[in-house]
Amino acid sequence: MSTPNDKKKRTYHHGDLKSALIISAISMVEEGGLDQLSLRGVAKHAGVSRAAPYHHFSDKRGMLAAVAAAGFKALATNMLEKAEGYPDARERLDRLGYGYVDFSVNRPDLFRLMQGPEFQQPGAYPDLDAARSESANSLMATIKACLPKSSEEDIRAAAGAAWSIVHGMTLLVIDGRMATILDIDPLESAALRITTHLNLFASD
Amino acid sequence: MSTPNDKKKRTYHHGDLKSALIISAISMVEEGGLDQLSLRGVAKHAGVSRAAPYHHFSDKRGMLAAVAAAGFKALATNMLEKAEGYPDARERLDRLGYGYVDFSVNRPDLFRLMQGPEFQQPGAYPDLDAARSESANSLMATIKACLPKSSEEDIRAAAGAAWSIVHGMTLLVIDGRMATILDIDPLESAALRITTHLNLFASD
DNA sequence: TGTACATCAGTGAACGCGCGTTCACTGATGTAC
DNA sequence: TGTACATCAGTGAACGCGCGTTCACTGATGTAC
Repeated sequence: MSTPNDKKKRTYHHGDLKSALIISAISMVEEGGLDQLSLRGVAKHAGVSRAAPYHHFSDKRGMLAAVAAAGFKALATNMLEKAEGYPDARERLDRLGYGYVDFSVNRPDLFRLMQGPEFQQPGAYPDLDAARSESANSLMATIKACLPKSSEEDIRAAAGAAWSIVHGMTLLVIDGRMATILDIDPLESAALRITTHLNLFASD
Repeated sequence: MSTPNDKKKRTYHHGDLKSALIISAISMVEEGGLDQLSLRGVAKHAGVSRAAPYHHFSDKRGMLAAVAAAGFKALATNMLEKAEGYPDARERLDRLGYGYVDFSVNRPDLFRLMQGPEFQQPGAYPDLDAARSESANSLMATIKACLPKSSEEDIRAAAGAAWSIVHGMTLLVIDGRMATILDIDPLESAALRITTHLNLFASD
């Protein structure tokens, strides 16, 4: 019936081990959290020796950066999906925000990896920088559409506020603290309820 | 002049090693970041053997929880200081927010420790829970003062939004990402500029 | 089409490291009488 | 006030662990002629 080497259909050369490692890392971080994520573990999960990843990444950090980049691409995709079909700029902004929160609540440990302080300085990982910009660009463009007559400076301040409220809400939800003051089920209503309190127009 | 044991004025029994360890941990996390913080290192920094901390904390996590609690107390203090002398509720709210950001920007690694996911579930460390509530209570009371006629539910939503915008701003600043879209020097103006965009009144 | 050879992408064993934690111990302190 | 003794809060050596990383190696693949 089944022979022992049935499961070893893989050839000696994997073919696309790099992608496989990233996928393994994502599924592992989502299972065990960031602290449990080791290069050895990822290699094992991908069915490969401890040393194999070094043919594709310079070191552990390099692999994590690639994982973070994949995460940012998925985040941008989710935001655009949630915003699809909402032409009104302000409505679209709130939907993008919901997409941001929704992604992170569903993949909190991946999100935390993406926010890791070691990946914040741009320049070290160009792919990561590019992936990160995707979501930021959607946000910025939509803010601009909301404030067609505002100065560049006011637009930047509004973007900072919008980003802050969504980013903060996200972290408070995934840390379980938002739930202590607000019903977050369904998340969609809760997210939109929060962004309702964002006033894009500076008032003072 | 100086004898070698001049530096060893300490008696065999330390007197208040628990506090000394917390203080050491805080200064170490602020120097080297959370990843570099080890129980052994803290003990060494406090001039005590590796095993000594176990007479005061159940394990490493227990010590970190005590550090986080100390951090939350300092956070609440800083918020109240910054808000002192601002009787107007809304103004006071914005000042509390500035106090929150200011604390975290000055002690980013301590703040990150305080936000650690392993300390989010209440119950495990009562002292930590209590310390954490201090700042939350200031915020909540001030929000209530801003919205004397609103329903409990609206107040909660407004609090969620206020907390979100301040928390998000904080993390974006300490991760260096806010600076990419906004001038954050001086921090006070930047913080107040952001909270200007918080609309406490639900609008729709 | 066949062969020699360079290169690529794996393997598996080993290295050294820092860490949390335990354990038997010992010096210092507090207390009962 | 003095003494015996329990308890407290240190010490230092050791344990085991998982980790990132390196290294010489080898099987598979691609290419020049």
